[in-house]
Amino acid sequence: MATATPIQSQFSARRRSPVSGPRLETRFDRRLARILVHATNVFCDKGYAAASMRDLSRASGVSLSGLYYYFESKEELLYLIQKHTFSTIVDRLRSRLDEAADPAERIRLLILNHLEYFLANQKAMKVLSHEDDVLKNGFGAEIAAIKRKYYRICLELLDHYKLSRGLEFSSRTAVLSLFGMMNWIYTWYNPRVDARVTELAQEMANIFLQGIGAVPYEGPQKKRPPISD
Amino acid sequence: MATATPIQSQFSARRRSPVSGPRLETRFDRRLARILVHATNVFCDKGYAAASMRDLSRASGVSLSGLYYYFESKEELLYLIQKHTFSTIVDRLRSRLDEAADPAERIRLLILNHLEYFLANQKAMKVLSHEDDVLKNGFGAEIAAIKRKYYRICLELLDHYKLSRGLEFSSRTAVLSLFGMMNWIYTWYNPRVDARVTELAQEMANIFLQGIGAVPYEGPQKKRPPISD
DNA sequence: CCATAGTTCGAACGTTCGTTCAAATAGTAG
DNA sequence: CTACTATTTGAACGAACGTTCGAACTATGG
Repeated sequence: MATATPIQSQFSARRRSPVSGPRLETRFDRRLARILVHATNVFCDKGYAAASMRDLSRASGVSLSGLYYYFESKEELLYLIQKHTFSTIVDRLRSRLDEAADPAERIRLLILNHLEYFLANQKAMKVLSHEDDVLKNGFGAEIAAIKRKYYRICLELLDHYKLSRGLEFSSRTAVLSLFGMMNWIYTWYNPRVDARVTELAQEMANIFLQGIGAVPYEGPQKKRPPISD
Repeated sequence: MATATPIQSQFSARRRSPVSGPRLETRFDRRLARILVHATNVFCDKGYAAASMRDLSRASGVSLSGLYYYFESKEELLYLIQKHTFSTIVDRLRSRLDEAADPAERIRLLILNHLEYFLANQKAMKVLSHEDDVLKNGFGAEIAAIKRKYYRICLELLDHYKLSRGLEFSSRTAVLSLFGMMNWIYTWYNPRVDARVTELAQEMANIFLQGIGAVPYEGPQKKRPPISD
């Protein structure tokens, strides 16, 4: 069972970290998490750069200066959001991949996991996708490392699929196209008109899996090439 | 032959608009275009919100106050960039679609047109994609109108393809997935390691066309479903 | 030459930004 | 209660923000 990774920073000196305390989640952690939720909403609506600390103060009900008791800068706040969101989705994928051995099925699991988490945490995932390269130096390096790890996993899934079917295509282009399909939904998904997660995941998986498994295109031609079906 | 749409705003009163003058491109228009190029670079690197008018002044070599001779606000500047970029890509698609009648070929043309323009004007397209909903009111409405027009064209291309092949799938999901694949490249494309435009367009077109043309997925199963090839 | 319109700029406006800090309050253990 | 720590705050800091404005410059036609 996958569980959300705890919100913790290795940069700011965390106050009240319970190393061996009875309560695993301190009051500090709970209040911080609450602030992070409000901050995610604000960052999602206005964008990181355009969102002011005063906006965050208003949204969270904590005074402007009070916010700085929980993190050291606006930048660290974005880092905490992105780190938590990204780590959770990777952890969930990891434990989910144990369920299936078939290469195609594992790719379907990847897509389902990504979209399920994406739509269940739409605002956080928009902040993760949209504010992709605003963090610099230490913060940025750590997020980039998680991103590389996630990318690596997906690339290996694709390579196994390719091998198992004897296919030939650029794994890099395919993986990044798939990410594009999935991540772009934050710009258009509307729960009122669009399909539910499982259905959407199946549609995208169909497009992608059939797409990479088919014969390559050989140039313009008068007669249509035979398509399966 | 498709040509770039002229840079012109219906909001600010344009100075020196050549209604019937001998020169079609005034000194004013040329200077404005030069500023727009520099502004595009800055918006691309720092993001619209984080880019300051002083950054634009430094990059373009025009004094801070001098910029306001060419446009009335930072917001109008973004509008001019997006309007010009988006109008051009739509115009080019329109004239290009005359070249082919086959539904599949027309979709390939859409993809090729989009990616060619995207990679040839990578910075402007990033500004268009990334700063998608920052413009409000009049400016925002006008960009949204172009966007709807572009979306409509693509949707019709897909519907024709569906009809010609008797396929069944959600055109909306398919179109938006395709846009995701294509637009996401601004986050990863690297000319040193990635394929050239025509090759990339062919790979994406293969994935997409074969993807939407294949039999639907029927759920997990032990035996692999038959794939064309 | 002058007159006029087009163009550029330095200086400044008022506002908002992220962050700091000393002081005040709330919570808890003895 | 007292003593201590954890938490919260109002007020203020200097810096940077988008924008304005009048003066100065340039180009052009008469």
